[in-house]
Amino acid sequence: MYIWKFLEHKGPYFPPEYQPLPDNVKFFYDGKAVKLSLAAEEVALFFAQMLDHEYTTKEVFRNNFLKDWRKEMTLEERMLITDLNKCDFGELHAMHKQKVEARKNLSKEEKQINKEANQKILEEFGYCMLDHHRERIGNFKIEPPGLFRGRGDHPKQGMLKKRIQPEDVIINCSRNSHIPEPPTGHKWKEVRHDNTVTWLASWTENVQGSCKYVMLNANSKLKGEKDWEKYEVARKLKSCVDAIRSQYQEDLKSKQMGTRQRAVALYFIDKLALRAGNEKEEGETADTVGCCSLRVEHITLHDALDGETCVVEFDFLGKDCIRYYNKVPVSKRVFKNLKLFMENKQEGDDLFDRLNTNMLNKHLTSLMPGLTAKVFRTYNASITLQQQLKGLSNSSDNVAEKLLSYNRANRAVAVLCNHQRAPPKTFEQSMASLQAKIESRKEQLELAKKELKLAKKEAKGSSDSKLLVMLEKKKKTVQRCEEQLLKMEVQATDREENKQIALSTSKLNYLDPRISVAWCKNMEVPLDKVYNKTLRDKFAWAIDMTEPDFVF
DNA sequence: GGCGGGACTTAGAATTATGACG
DNA sequence: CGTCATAATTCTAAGTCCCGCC
Repeated sequence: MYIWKFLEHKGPYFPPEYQPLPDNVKFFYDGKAVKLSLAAEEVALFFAQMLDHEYTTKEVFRNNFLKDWRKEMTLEERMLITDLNKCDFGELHAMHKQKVEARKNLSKEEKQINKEANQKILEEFGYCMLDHHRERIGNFKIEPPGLFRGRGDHPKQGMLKKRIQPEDVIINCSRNSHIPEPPTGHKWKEVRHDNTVTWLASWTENVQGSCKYVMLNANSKLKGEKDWEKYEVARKLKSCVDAIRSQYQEDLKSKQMGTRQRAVALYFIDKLALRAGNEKEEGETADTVGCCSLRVEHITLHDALDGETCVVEFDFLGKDCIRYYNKVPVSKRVFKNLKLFMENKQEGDDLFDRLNTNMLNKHLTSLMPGLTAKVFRTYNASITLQQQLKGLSNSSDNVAEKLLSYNRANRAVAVLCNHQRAPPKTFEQSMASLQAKIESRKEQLELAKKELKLAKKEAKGSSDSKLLVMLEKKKKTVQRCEEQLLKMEVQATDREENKQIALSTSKLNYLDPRISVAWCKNMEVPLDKVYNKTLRDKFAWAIDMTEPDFVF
């Protein structure tokens, strides 16, 4: 736990007040123009702004929205507006699109003015003093009101996320600091001085009833130290992972059903990098699971499949409703246990009915201080990167090839952790255009080669300096063409392999930065080819301390 | 143990900035 | 120099884990 001595800040930044619609923009109900009250109008605009989004076609979203919208209406409005299908938000939607367009078309000067205004806000609200250090705050802006966008089949999608007032906000700072002023005419909910926590402000969000926090940026000393600790714990696991693996292999044979379930779960967490899988409140969130919350319908057991025996087929939605699909051959012992766990159960029943994340983590902490389920993800991700980099990269490669190797190593981790993304909307198109470029470059290369041949012929036996210079020039052209072609082909491969895979999450959260920093040093690849500005800031601690011989 | 909630990390999507190219 | 694709950054939802209470 981090105990601070001094914390001072300006409080969170509030979003602008709602600006009422101009008189010429009208909302229609059942074909008739209706002037809405301010509160109802604001919420109507939230919906209108989202009309191009698939959300607004979903039954659950529409129902939740209408229900919450009606709560904001006057009695009169509520009497009238009962059917969302009779609502015409067309003019509101058009106005919104127009505004977006207008902002895009702002002149350079106007954009610059906006930028400077934002800079000023950042300067005033975006920093705090923590124990003599001026630190960037991560999210100093209060989340603006809007419609809740839950992921997947979220039962609360479309509900109104209410505007946060200063009266909802708890401020945390030093007793002897300059206490932040609430916006004029307002009061804070509370000002407290709790130096055992790291948040500067908090409020309760109305859709799920959970807390939201204003916290420091990832580049702060406090966050950096915590990050370093996280990787040190993962490195410690490296030294005892063999013993832990032997232990759970033994536990697969235990007389205790609970112990065997724990062993199988641990095997999944270790081998497949599954998340712990806490229990969730039914009906409050989308139906997603992790290891401990797997249900019998999420796995299928195959005695034999595709020439392999004892295959477990996983198919479930994990965090953020990302599908996990995998067919994994397992040992006979694991397989037999799974069969047993599935016996006499039906759809909806827990696979591990004698296990939860708390018990699992209690057990893990007893094996190694600080060890929890998620440490396995960090450990396996980092060790995989290190092994892959070792196997894939050659110091004789050029930078483009080295980077392809790095990305492939990174990709192996992303696949392990199941970090996916929606394929970019323009993917096919951009792939085709890159391919076209490659083709044209190939033609260019052929041409250059022909010319080189010709020049060679001409220069043969001749000592005419002009011809020799020409020859050299042609050689250079061919070489340059070849390099560019290779670079493009490498890029095409990289992009194709990356279609549905997100590298950023593992880079940001799972891969010990010292592995990457050391690799860059050893391979003589500039660090900024691998880490952008944000990452270099976040991992400043690693960049400072890492020697080329670092081993995770 | 079980649960409810607080504090923190991890996650993909959305938005904005950048820079390559015609 | 404007356009457009890509990269970087922001946003905030959705996890993990632990603690206090019973």
